[in-house]
Amino acid sequence: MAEPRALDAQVEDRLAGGVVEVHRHAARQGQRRIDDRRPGGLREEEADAALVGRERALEHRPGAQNPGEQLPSREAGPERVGHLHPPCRRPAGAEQRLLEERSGGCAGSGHRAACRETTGWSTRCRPGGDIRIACPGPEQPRPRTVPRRCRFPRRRRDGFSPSGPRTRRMPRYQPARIEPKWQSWWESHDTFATPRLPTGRKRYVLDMFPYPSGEGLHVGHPEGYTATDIVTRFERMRGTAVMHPMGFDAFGLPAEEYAIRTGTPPRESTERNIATFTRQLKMLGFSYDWKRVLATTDPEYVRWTQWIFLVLFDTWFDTTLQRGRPIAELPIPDDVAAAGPEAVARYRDEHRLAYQSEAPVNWCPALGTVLANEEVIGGVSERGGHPVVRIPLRQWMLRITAYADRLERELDGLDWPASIKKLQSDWIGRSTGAEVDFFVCPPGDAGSSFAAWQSARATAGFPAEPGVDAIRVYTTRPDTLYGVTYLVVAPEHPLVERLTTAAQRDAIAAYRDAATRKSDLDRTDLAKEKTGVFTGSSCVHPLTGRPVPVWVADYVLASYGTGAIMAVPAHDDRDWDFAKAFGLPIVTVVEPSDGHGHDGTLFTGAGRAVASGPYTGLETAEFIARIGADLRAAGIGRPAVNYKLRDWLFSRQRFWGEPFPILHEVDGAGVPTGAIRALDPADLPVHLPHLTDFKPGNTPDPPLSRSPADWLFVERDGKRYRRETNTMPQWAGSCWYYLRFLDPHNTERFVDPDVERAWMPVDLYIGGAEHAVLHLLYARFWHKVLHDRGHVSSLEPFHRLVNQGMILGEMEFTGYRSPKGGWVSAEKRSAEDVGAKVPADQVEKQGEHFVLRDAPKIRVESRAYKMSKARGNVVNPDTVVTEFGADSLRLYEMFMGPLEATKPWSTTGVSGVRGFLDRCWRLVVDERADDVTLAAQVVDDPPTDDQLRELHRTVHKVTTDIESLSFNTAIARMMEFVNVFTPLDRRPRAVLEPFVTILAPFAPHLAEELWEVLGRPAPVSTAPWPTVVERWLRDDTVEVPVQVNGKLRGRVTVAADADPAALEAAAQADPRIAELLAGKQVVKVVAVPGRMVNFVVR
RNA sequence: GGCCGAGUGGCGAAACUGGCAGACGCACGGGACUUAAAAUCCCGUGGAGAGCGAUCUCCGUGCGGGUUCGAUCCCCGCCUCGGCCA
Repeated sequence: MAEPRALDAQVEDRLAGGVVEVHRHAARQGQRRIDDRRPGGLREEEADAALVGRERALEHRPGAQNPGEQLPSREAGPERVGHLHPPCRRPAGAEQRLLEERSGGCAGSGHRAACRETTGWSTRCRPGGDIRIACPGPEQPRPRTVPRRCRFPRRRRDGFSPSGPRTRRMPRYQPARIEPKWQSWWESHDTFATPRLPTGRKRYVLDMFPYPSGEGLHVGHPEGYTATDIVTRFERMRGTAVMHPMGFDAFGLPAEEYAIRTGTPPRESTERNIATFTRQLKMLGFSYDWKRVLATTDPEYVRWTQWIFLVLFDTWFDTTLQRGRPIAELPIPDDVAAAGPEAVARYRDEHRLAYQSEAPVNWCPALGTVLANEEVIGGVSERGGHPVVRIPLRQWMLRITAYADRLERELDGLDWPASIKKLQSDWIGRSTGAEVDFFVCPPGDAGSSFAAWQSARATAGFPAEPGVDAIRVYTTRPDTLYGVTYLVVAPEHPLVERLTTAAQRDAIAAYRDAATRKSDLDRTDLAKEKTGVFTGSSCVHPLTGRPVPVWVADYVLASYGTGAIMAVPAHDDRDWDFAKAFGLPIVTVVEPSDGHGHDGTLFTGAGRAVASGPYTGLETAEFIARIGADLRAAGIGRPAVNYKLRDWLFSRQRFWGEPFPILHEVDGAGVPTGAIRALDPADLPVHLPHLTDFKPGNTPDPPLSRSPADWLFVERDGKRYRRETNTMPQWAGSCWYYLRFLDPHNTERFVDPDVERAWMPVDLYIGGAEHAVLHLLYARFWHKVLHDRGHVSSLEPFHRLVNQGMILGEMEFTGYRSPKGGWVSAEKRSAEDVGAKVPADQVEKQGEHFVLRDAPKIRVESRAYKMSKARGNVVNPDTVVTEFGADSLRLYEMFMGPLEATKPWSTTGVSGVRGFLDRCWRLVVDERADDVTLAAQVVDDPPTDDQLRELHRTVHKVTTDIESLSFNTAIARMMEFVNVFTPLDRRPRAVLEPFVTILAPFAPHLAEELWEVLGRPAPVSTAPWPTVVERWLRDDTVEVPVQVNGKLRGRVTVAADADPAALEAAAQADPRIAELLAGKQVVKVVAVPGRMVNFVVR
């Protein structure tokens, strides 16, 4: 983590960093422009300008003490100016803007003014030197020199005003100076330190912590972070105790892959990335309590992650009480107890929330690694296209399914977007139906054994496991039982071997082999053609006694339900497709209730049963209830609930993750005995061993299995153990970080219970929607387990959730050219046409679409794209801060639009809010003085009523808008305020001071500086929020619209509290309205006090 | 294919969840200041039309219907775009 540095060093850094960035940025822009020429046909001059722009930018390297001074020596001759200056009105592209910034932003250091079409002249001058006016065109090649001194000082937008003999220091708004200044002030004064326990009202406001990638911060990050920062600064100013921490989700694949590529230990690169992120976050002035910062990779953090795993390991789920309990309290059935301590241990292991199982994984031999489902596409790896096979591998699983019901029900009380709740609920995917057992006939046996099975079941009841002589299916539609024409079992189903007849053996083996190469995604894809193979065997329909053929098909997943289904092709899409493909019979057993005959076609809705024995005629719902009871009575089925949610595959064959605190007992030869043992909490953390080789091997063995023996093998109580060599997935660390923030340095516990009780739950949680399902579900699950085991008081971790929208790149116009040459209209384009970016000034709107200005028949696409390196539209926060300042970046991101909306970036938009901050500055500071002094317009006059009205309305709007997270309109209101006060020659301090305080959450650095200029004691960040005086919000009179037949026909001014009768009278008194009403019959008058009057006339 | 969301000026957007459509910002145009440019400040800016003029008229919130005195907002049916899942 970065050390707080001295102010000067920070300024130096920013300067240097900025210049480097600018040069890169300009160079890249130049490059892209040139690339664009080929397909897009840019004008040659533009590319030239960009090229020269690059040269220019390169002149200013870090270390140049005074960038402005360098220019005159290299000043281009007038011819060059002319050459540079093409036909005019080049769009103010980023490179040009940057160029202006670097070169001084004004006359005096080589600024080229925008050329005017009308005159064709451009000008430039030297600081304090001659003014030259150069002509761009070849028709007037000679420059004219005006022998006069330029009296304008050099100025730069970023606020640096290099002092020199001929320039004067100007107290402009200089974010580069004031931002680091206040950041270190806050840091050294612990301005945002959070007390251990809150007093009074508390708010826990949390950002989803970032993964510290090597790319550094993205402009998407500051969006949510600024929103929470505004809320927390606002709450602090209102006297609320605020918890607002930040940390890093630092385990994960990219660091590990980087390690494999470069040989750098992941911890090193991770620490470097964290340092970068920290620097960038601090640069933006967020009011985090940095003393609470943590990374999931910190050994002390890992220790408690491992400790929570032990809690999961020590817990079983009591389905009756619907809660997790200590494993010691698990009732042991007598037969298990009788079988001895090993059987008891095994029984316990089977019931833990953390358990081991053989789960099929996507193993890619070529890459030597296990892949996630989404990394496998069409049976081959996404990267490299190598074959992937599904192999069973011993894995750690977390029994999240035990909590499925609670995870769904307890969503109710949460203040989350409905769409996210629905997503979670769909993911859990609760369905109700029934389990039914189908008796498997021994070969050659007709019916006698079925009868025996039936009567045995009738006496014994429905068993917990179906046994080897039955296939258990799960169905959501037990009412279609009479329509079953075949059964399908998953290729991995345990009974496949037994069911397969000799004749089918080869076909089945081949099919099962092929199925291991497909991912679940490929298998369940509805669009795919159904495949399958007959096993040769049949089972017996439990109600009709008729034989039902059993097929193997991969559209049935072993992991869903029971891994087998009863196929009812007449009433299920996938069964329908399958039956059609293989010519299997289709039997209709449900008809629509409205009586319309329905035969031989697919019908998946609810209706009335037909051809269903004693149940014929029943409505679907009643049928399901009845048959559930009947099946249970007969011992061949029962009503059942099923979830789409699977148990959580919790182990990874990776290096860069938390090691499991688990030991496997080994015998003398080092072979595991199957017994496992949890580490004692006192032995935590288990550190990662020092490995030089992180590469995956030829087998799915994790890298940790190649650890040195002194790490790998341990002895406890005289027995030898081998450590678990899988590691935890990245989700683990993010499951509980919000708890550790509350008490990050506690060495005794993961969080002090008093502290947890005082701060939890998180009152506001802001982050991207990409975590809508997994992270939030996993964290809720852990939290519930911790709650059940008495470690936390709250039932849910995150009370209010808000998803910030994505920030896209700048709007782009894309035109298409055919390979033969020539433009192709966007709606007619074909695959081989090439898209090229078209500059905005070559495009115009025509009706619904944009077209090329020079060829209006050619439509171009206009849209903003996701930021990506490939597209080259990534905006770097460092660049924005260097160019405009952190306050501008913050404010712009909030001003773009609603927090939750997807919105395109716009550089001119940033300069727009920068303009607002400049005006705020000038509202208070005298720009013409040599030092930063109060503007003469700021006076001690008592404010007028109108001024107070303006102030209180602004405060009120900003207050309510922050509460509703409508930052864009809050900023708009402050802009209105500034627009009102800017023209005034006398600006009462009593109005400006409250304004500066409400500006503080949005633009904290500027606000602190203005506060200081106003002579108030720092910091404004903890100044009390202004109180709104109700009477300044009320109007004495209001202007209401008057409509006639719904059309606006006039306005009348009435007392604010005028009743409908008074409104109507006032409206009728208006001459224009009276005229319109004359001779008409007024049918009805609608008068809404304070709103409007409408006369309905005939 | 399913689910969710969104379509309002040249652009980003606003509009108390039925009541003056387009606040605020960008961009653009005009003006003031300047020898000139930049910066700053002021004015204008949805479209079409009428008038010397303050003004006035008509059209306008993706498309087609509906409810209502009144619809950007509610209902029905479409179209387009985006996101997530399959």
